[in-house]
Amino acid sequence: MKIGELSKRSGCSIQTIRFYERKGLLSKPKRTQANYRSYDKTLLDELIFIKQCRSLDISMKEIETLIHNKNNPEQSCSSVNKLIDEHICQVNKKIKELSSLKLTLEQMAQSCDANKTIKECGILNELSH
Amino acid sequence: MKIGELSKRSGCSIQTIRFYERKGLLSKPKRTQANYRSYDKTLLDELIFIKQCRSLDISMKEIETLIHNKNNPEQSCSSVNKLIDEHICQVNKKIKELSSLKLTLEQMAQSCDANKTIKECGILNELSH
DNA sequence: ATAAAGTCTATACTTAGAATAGAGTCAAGA
DNA sequence: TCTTGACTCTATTCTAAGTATAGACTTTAT
Repeated sequence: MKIGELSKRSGCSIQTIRFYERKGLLSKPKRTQANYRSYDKTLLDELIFIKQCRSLDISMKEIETLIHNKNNPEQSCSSVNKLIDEHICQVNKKIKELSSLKLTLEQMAQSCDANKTIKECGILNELSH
Repeated sequence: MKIGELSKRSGCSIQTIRFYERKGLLSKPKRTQANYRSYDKTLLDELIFIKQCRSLDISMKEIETLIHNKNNPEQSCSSVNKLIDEHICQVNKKIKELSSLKLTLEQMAQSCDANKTIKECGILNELSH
């Protein structure tokens, strides 16, 4: 199949597919004699794996590690477990940061209402120190 | 004061200060005859305002709007209130996304333990479809 | 006088793509 | 057979918010 069909089947945009290839995440496909990329099921699966990882916000560098792991099926998967655990930690940390941010913003929002002038604005006032 | 002192007083790195100036967020300071930047209290306050906004994850584009507002002190501050409300919405949305992500990741982590081989790895298995 | 520390500009790098220009290719209809 | 539209190709530029570097210049301290 050509890149347009791969795009539809995977849900990745054509540019994104070429981008993953350029970055070395997705294997290079065969080419037709017109130099068009020609994909098979194996490459579709590779792409779906990448997409699934990205949807979990796993970085391209981490995906590279996971792919490397997949290519060594007899080794222990402890590093995969570790990677996911660390990723969960990062997500937790981000959630905490955002929750604290949210509180501050909500307090700030309460310090003003839309009927004041800029000069009297409680929000701008709080932002200035 | 020179840029190094401004950096220490504001907590922004020297590069970041120059970056904000280049982007038009921070006003251009006077220069000494050796072409060194020379800052006063007003510019320190400007920078602190920017830093405060950034710490709340307000984008540079939004900060530009806020600065524009500050320069028109007689106008209504309803647009400031609106900007903050929308920002809170974005933060809320992000928190929800991350919470859902967290759940998925934790379920995935439970589907495996570190004593398996890559071939049997529950995590990699789930990531493949 | 010299050395260290500070400052200057300009440029490249980061993430994960999205968007574009300009050229080449392919299939269907007139 | 010609043309038109859809598809693909590479290469380049852009995004956000900085960070890092090179090479030159200035100031400060000894």
